[in-house]
Amino acid sequence: MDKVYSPRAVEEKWQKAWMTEEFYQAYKFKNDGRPVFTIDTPPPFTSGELHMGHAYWNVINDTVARYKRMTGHDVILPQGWDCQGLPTELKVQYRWKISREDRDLFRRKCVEWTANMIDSMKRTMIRLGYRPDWEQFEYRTMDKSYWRAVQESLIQMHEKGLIYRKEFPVHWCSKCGTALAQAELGYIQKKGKLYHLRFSLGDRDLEVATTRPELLNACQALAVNPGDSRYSWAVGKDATVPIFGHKVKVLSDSSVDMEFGTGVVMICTYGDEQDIRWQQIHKLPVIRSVDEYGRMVNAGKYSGMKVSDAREQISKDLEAEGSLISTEEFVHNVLAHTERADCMTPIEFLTKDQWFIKSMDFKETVLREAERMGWIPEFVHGRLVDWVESIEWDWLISRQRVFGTPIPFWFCADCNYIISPRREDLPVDTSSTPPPVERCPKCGGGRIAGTTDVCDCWVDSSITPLIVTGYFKDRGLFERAYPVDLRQQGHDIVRTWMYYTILRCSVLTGTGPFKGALVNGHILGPDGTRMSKSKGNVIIPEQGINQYGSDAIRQALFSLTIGSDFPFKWEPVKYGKSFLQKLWSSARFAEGFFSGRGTKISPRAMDETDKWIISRLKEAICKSRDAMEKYQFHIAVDVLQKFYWHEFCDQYIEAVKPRLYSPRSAEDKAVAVTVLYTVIWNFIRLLAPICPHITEEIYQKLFRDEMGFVSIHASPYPKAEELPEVDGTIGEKVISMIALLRSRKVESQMALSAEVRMAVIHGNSEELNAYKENEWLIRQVLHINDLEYKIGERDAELIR
RNA sequence: GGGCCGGUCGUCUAGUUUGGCUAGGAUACCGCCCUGACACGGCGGUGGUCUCCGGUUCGAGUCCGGACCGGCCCA
Repeated sequence: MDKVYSPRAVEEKWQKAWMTEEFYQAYKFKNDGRPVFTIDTPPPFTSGELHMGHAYWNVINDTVARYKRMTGHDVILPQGWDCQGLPTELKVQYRWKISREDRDLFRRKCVEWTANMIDSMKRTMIRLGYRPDWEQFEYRTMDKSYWRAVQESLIQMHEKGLIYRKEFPVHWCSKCGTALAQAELGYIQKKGKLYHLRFSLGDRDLEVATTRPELLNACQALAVNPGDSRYSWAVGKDATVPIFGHKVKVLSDSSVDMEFGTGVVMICTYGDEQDIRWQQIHKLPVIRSVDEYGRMVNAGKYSGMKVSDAREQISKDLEAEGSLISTEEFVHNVLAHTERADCMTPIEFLTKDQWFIKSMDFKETVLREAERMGWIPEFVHGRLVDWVESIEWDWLISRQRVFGTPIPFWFCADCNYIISPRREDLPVDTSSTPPPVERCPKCGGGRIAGTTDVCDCWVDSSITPLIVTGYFKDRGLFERAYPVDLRQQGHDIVRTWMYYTILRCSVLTGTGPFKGALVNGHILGPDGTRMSKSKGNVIIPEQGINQYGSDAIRQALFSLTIGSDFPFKWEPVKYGKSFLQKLWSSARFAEGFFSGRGTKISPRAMDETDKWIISRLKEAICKSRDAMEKYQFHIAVDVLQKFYWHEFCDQYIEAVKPRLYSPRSAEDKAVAVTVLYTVIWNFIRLLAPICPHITEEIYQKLFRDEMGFVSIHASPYPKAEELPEVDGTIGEKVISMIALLRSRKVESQMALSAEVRMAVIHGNSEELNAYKENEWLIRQVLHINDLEYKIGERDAELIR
């Protein structure tokens, strides 16, 4: 073995080997009757760059899977790719200047681009030591087979009466030209103006504050709070809308905020979600004022202008007319297209035909299934509950885009009746495929239309537990593997991936998809803020893999508590690297003595320090197992590092040297070697799920011949019961006295190997007995010629 | 405005569920040591009273109440 451990060469060697048929046996899901353990792993969006956050997910999944395999499970570790979505379309549009109108060509380019992105991301995943069952469980949401599954799932939902098409005010992004789901929206702070307008009620005027005067044409009412005495006189009267001149009623509504602006609000169809509620409650007419491209319509001379220009112009005209009382600068929160896109465009409400899944009916179902799951950390459950309770509309699943799974239905243009494709025709694109019927089965009409709409990306990804358990193709497997044991994901997508998956899988199968969820935090940039390209604080794993090795990165990623965010720092990675070197050096030291070894040690032949290290090893095994079962990786890493470095290397190896270099007896040396062998053999298996490469290397070099497993990852995780019953208390006293004497030597500026004429050690009678029985060892380790004992407080002094 | 999470040596962090030995580590820093696995090492040291205030208790980082600060989610 080389003196210095070089992760790069070793890691690459094993990564390659693990992909071969021989080693695949250790990673393959065999469906051979052992208990199945299934992990629903997050399919990353195929942006092409695998950052440290992705690496974190991969490492968690990989470590859980390796641990579960070593504890006797038949593990399904899938890895998917979330391919379809706006960012890719925007890239393709920009890079190749291809119009979305040419749908086939556009789609082909998206697929081509995405395939390249996957290659590059997969390479990094493999370099992290991640080893999912690529052969059986890799999926890409853009593949025809995946489309078939998504479409099948939608047809099944339709058969349960859960899909409908309806004209509805939808959140619309005018820049991206598509409707959006609630989950794709967020609030951004925007500077704007608050315009105070004068509405005439004949003899008196009302002052109304609004941020959107350009919507005046769609103004359908004014409203005041019933408790607002300032305006009780106005309720029920007609007001004249400035510029446009139409008359609207002054309504009374308790949800009007008396504190905001003047306390009078103008209701337009539609400025915001509150307008939609008011429109429905007060049954107001609907006037459309903005089109798909963000331009004004039904607005007289303003028609055709961009919204922002119209706002400018109308405010000038209001001023000229004398209806503008004042304007004030104003910072407000604007609903915008914030998720999964850099778009940030404020959204408008448009009335359009859209496809929906009836999700409002299943709030109770989702809450019930979420209740039955185990959540790590607990509080994430509460976050899902809050989200479910706050949902107000059904799930809008259609997108007016190209790179997505086609909505697999036709509809009757006369009565909106929905027509499903034949199963054997899946996947279908109803915009180019003729319908299976000529006339509407409901109204008999002959106008059957397909759609160019595609599915929201969450429609794709919300069936991953069904995909990986074979719901669509292998019912036998499905019965055994569903619900999946563990869903691992980030806390930012609880309201999307988690919610939609529980909803869809529960409705389709009648049972919630997860036994447990492990919800992790974010890996932040070193500055503690979210990684983003524009801030230049993105950390990619490749930066450190060559220098420190992925085993070091893996240790560092596990130093955080699951669920909390974590600014990425290189220091813990460096520490991880040092630990690898320590492990390497100790194995190299031990290797020299490993001839004619045996694995069975008898407690009777053991030295007291042997018993001590074996008892410490047993405790490390118990703690590590316990931590791994609870997914407390940071505890497992901590326990293992401390045991190996500070107990085994610092104490035991130092104390065992005389027994190896100048043994009292051949038998005692053999026992010492066996203990070294046992500790290292057990320890590398404890560490294997976390640091798969170095442990494999040491296994293959030192243990493979005797143990016979093809890989350390095919060996069983250690059990404390397999080691002899020992009492380490005397050994602990001896070890701690040796440590004390060593520090006394350092204090007197003596080299550890320097000869000491005499040492006097103090202790109670029990301690002194322990020291006396092990006098040979103490003297040899510290090169002390003579030892004297004194009753007293535990202490030691050197006499030169 | 509502909800959640958190605030422990310069920095990161364990301990808080089930109050109790001198608050444990790591890193950085300083000093000594190249000792026959390892200088990517060994030994030792400086450094915190646990955000603040009040309460319960023989005893609180740990429980209760309040305030302040930070982060996230939602409106």
